[in-house]
Amino acid sequence: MKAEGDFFKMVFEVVKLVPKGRITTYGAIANYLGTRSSARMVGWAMNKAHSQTEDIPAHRVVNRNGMLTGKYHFGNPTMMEALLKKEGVIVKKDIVVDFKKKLWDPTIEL
DNA sequence: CGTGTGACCGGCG
DNA sequence: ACGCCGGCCACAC
Repeated sequence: MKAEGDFFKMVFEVVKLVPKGRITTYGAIANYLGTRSSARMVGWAMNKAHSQTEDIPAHRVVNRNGMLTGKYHFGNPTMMEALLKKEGVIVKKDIVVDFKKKLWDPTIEL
């Protein structure tokens, strides 16, 4: 694994590694990073992702319910659903359909 | 150096 | 089944 200091960079790495049409959860990433109890840090890192110059597909990251919790952070709440839909992920009432099936867990996949 | 905050999660009432 | 509360860690002010 990498250095701990690059916690949030690592989050971006994982998020960027998420295959198109798949989604992951904050908890999964947190667990992968070893901070299982502190999934908030993952979400919080995503907040910082807005500042990053790299394009972080944060729309592929949802909470464990499969709900688009961070959609309000995209500028327009509709953007997140639109992006997901574009990638083949069906979103209904802010919830990802077949979320469990499309879930891409780094701890399992990697 | 101390305090606050956060796109969450899991457990308990 | 639903709602509330605490925990946990990193970063900004």
